[in-house]
Amino acid sequence: MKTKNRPPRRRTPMQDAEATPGEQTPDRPQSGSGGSELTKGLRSRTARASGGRGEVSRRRQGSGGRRENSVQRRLESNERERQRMHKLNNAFQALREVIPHVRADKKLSKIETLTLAKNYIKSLTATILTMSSSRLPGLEAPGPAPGPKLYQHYHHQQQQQQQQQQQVAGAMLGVTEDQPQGHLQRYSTQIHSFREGS
DNA sequence: TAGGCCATCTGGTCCT
DNA sequence: AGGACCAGATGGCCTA
Repeated sequence: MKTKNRPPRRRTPMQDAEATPGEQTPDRPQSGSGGSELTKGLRSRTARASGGRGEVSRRRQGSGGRRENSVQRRLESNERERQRMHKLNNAFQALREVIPHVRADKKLSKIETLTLAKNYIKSLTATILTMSSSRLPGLEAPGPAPGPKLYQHYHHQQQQQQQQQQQVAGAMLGVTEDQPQGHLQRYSTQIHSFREGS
């Protein structure tokens, strides 16, 4: 429902520190992203528990060299984490580009991307099964084409899913899970619901 | 302005 | 031991 054409994020205090190692930026206002203001009142559970890199841990640190080493390792860890998240986001973007959806003008959120992808895969699988079964009237009869194997695999998974759904609730997905039309209908409905911003 | 989404930092845990 | 992964916390940006 949102357009995410955001400008690049400002450099965080930690990124500044990374660019100029050893240089402190104490006067920087709280401009960066969340986690960098460790000395502020409420911190994350872990930071609250340990003091993070705030005054307490600083006092606990021994020599300055050890502290610098620790800070350096943390900066390197942050950078790796950033790269990891960037790769994850690239994968999300690649996924967005192969999922057909209606809102071409607006970027799908991550949860929308995953949900649509799941249902798109389901609908494609169901379509393949429909096509292969029309060529092979006896679904149970094994054939040279991958269709029946795929069907058996798919059907087995569907049975397991149905059992789980019945155990949990089963109400939301209905009882026509095996029918391709059900998948396609649900996928189409979902696309339109996303378009309407629900 | 509230709420959704996101990027980033961070410490803990798992894995190689 | 070090890197990858994870989840919580936080603040910024955007839209309704």
